[in-house]
Amino acid sequence: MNLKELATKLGLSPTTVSRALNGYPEVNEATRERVMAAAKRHNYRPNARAIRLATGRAMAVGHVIPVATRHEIVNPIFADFIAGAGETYSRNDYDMVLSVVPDEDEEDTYRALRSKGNVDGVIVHAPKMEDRRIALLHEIGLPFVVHGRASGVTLPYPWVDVNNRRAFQRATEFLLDLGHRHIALVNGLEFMDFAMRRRAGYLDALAARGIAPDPALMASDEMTEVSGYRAATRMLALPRPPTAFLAASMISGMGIRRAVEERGLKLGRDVSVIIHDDDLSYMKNGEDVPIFTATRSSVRDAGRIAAEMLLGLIARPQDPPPTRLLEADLVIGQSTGPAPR
Amino acid sequence: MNLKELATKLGLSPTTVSRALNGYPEVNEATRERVMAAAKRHNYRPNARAIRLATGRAMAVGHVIPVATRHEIVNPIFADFIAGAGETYSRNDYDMVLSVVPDEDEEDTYRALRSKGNVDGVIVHAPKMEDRRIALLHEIGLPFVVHGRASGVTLPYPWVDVNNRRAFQRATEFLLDLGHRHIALVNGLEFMDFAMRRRAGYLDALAARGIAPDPALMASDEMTEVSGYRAATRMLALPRPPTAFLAASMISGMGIRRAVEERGLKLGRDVSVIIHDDDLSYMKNGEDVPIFTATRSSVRDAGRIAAEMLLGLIARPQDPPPTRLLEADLVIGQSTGPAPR
DNA sequence: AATCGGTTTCAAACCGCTTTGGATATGGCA
DNA sequence: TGCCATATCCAAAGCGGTTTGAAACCGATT
Repeated sequence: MNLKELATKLGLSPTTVSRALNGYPEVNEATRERVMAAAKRHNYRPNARAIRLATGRAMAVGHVIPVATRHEIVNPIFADFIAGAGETYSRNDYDMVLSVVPDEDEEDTYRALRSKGNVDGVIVHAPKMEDRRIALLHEIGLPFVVHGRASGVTLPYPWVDVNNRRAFQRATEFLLDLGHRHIALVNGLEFMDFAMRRRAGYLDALAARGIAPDPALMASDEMTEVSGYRAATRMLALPRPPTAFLAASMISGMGIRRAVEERGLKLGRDVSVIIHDDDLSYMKNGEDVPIFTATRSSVRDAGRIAAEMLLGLIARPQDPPPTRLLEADLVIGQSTGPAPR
Repeated sequence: MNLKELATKLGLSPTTVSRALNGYPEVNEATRERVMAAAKRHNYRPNARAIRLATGRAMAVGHVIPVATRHEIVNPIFADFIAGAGETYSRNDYDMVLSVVPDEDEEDTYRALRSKGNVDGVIVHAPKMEDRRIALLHEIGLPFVVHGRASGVTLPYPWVDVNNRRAFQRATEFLLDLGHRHIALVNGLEFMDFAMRRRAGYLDALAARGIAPDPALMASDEMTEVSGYRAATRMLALPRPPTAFLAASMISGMGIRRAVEERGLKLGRDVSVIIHDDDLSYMKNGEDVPIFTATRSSVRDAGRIAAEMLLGLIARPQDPPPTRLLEADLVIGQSTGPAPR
């Protein structure tokens, strides 16, 4: 059942039927109701492809998921971010189209999405410190929102981010207050913007107490269980091992825990660990009592917010670029305690 | 730059240009090259919306991601499955459109995707034992491939699945061979088809050795760290605690490990654990030596295979429904050993 | 009765491609 | 030379909606 057929069946022109269904004022209320009823009865749903061509809008937003070519790693926070964003899209009748591309093809993917008209805007994931994508999107005029920020970019652009620097600063201060002096940072890859910011927060806190950072206590790698384990194992074997760890994610935290327990040490007593908790639905940090003390910020909420921003931007492209800085909670769990001795 | 403009610039008709670009034979080779060159030079890319309307094909496949309303849990294997499938789509110039919907809206989502013509086919995720979606998709004539199977469905349908039953049977036998007699099963939700199959494999293996299953050693819940921890904690407190666990996922396995170590027991010596490892990119089961002994099957490969199947089905709808049963490897890691005493 | 403003409806153009059904040109062959 | 098959190109008609510009209708006004 298409528009023309429905119109014929009603003895009306397609024009009128279209207008009736789309709430235009220039149609008699009685007619509108008749049309609505018929549409429902015949289960008519306008063809999305036709609407898209006619209106010139894609009614879709793109998420380009870069897959690191070397490690083929998909960012684990991605599923929850998508879940948050997806809610917003459904509510607004937008489609979400995902492009999973090797990271070196990313630029071309944006260009293609733009010129082929597949989407009205995109979400930029996992920004690096120097991120060329932002300039590119500006240049080709495709509305976008960045999940995170790119320090190296000067021109204004829309973003949603967690205050990573503050979060890690507070976490470090918390450990310092507990008497820890050898605090390790098991960070994500430091060309990623969020990782650099966390590092800055950590260094700030140390500096404020006059503590010189120890390069041997700073690791940077993909946020996997194994790399957390490896970093912790190495550091715990040092002559002056750390008494506390800051971990980039729940998953690295678990690797650290494995290393700690493997040495016969006890978490929260011998060694303290604070993680950053993205509040992933499938990876909850405990329930009533958190497993790990953590800086927590829901990535799902971030997805929701980013999507809303983007739809707003698509509707009103002239608006100044919105930004939103989310503060992380510091939640106390079972993995921290006073420094031993 | 659109087709008409390009054609004018070349002094040709849109027809010829279109044909030249799409490799139709009825165009002079010299002309074709001229067109190709001009297209490249002007960076012409045909408008996807127009192609879709003209051809009547969506050039897109849908993934409907049901979000459990109660727990709001997104399946963690989802990201890697998508990554695998996405590769295939990109290569074939298909878009991947994701609908994240509360699971009670799922049926309507399929109906809408179909009648609005957003997609040419869908992947069905996380089938339950009795799954109405399969009959529905048959009825509305939307090509699909199921990731997993639905035991309750009699008519043939296309699927890709891991041999979950065999995997868990083998894992159980392996533990039995090591002398374990009290083997616990920390399963996923048992209305999910895969969970039921795993349970069947576990029970088969026990039965074959004449061991009566102990209901106290069988848990079924979402596959989270916490629920693994809770189940293991409870079971380890039993008068005759299990000496071995089968876990539904890497994540539940980590919860079990936490419970085990919290009791001062050592994994692989006091308690053995075998997990099912989906080979998630961000959750690798160790590297050279696996952390956990595991039944392993790459969900990313499954995504790749499912996507290929679906594209095949879209191209040749009359083909009999393809199916593919993947066998899981049993890989030996550090989490298993002979039964104590 | 003619005119008028407002309401309601419609025919047709358009979005940017594909595809059908010729038309034209070319060359080989009788 | 005339005819036909083949190669090459094109005009126009879709695809299924939206949107523009105009027509029809209405009761009210003059």
